[in-house]
Amino acid sequence: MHDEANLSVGNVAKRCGVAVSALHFYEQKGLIRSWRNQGNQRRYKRDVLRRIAVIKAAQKVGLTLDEIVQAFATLPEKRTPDKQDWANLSNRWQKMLQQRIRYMQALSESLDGCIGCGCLSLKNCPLYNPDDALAEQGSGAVLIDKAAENYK
Amino acid sequence: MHDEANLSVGNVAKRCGVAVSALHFYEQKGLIRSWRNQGNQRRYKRDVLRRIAVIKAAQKVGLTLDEIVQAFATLPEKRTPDKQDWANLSNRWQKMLQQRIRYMQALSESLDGCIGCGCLSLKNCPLYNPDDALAEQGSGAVLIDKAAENYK
DNA sequence: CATCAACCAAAAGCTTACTTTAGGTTTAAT
DNA sequence: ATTAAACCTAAAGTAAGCTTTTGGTTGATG
Repeated sequence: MHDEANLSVGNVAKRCGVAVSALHFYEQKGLIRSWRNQGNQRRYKRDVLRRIAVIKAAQKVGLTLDEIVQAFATLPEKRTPDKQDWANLSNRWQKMLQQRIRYMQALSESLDGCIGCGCLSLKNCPLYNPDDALAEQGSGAVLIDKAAENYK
Repeated sequence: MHDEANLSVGNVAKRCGVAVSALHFYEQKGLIRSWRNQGNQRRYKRDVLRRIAVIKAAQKVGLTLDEIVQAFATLPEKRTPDKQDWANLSNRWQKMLQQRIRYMQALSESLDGCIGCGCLSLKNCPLYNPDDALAEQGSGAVLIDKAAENYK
């Protein structure tokens, strides 16, 4: 019954460590697909496992389900996504991920340099508006520099 | 009226770029404090500005309000937190932050190396259970190594 | 001193990402 | 053939983090 291209919802849930209800939910959202057997029960292809793994990884780095839906929209509809399809998606996410990492690093440094500082010029303080500080330059050093300015 | 130690809620909201309703909410949650004037309106000390900046920065790196409440619980109650108090809090957060950065980097590398791979051994795939993979070692290289194993 | 902006409290509403509940059907095992 | 586990749908519930609404009070300004 449970051959490799014919997974039941409970089976997928167990393999992926998610609840059956979550799979129903993902399907509603268009993140995964299934077909139905004679008795109206969901059946999945094996590639659903990778999709779910990717969903969970993406969530972990802060993407919303809607953003993931949009990313998945770039995958082919008619065939099972292959290595290259996934790699393309990965590449697009890499950039965002690298930005986020830089952002966190900048924030981390800024936190360290500024959290206890006496600067009262809120408009310039990177802690008070880290987005502005990061918007253009995108590097941690900038924040530190801006913070330094406040001590002038 | 709006002297430096006597800020109104609207004033604080404008300076911090948050809604008045958010300030009410933060107060309810115990994140900030105020006293009331004759007419029952909130008044804030200037240090509320830093508190709010810290709240927003912390949220940005993924802390929940409850976690922030807990961190704030380490600040002195009876006096306005000084440089050292904030620095202590910052130090505690630095570690978490560095961990998160490492985690994101690992995930980023793992995503790149694994997302399009053909590995079907889900139990070992770092994409499928990045927590396990990161749990002990905490370094990006580990994930990559684990991913490599799957290609064996 | 009138008026309008700012403020107040309490409760309901919203979004995200699910879970739980309720009542009924299918499947697998004995 | 029976029965328990697994499955189905639809709707309601949950938690976080706020916003909006309602209806009334206070405060700054001309």
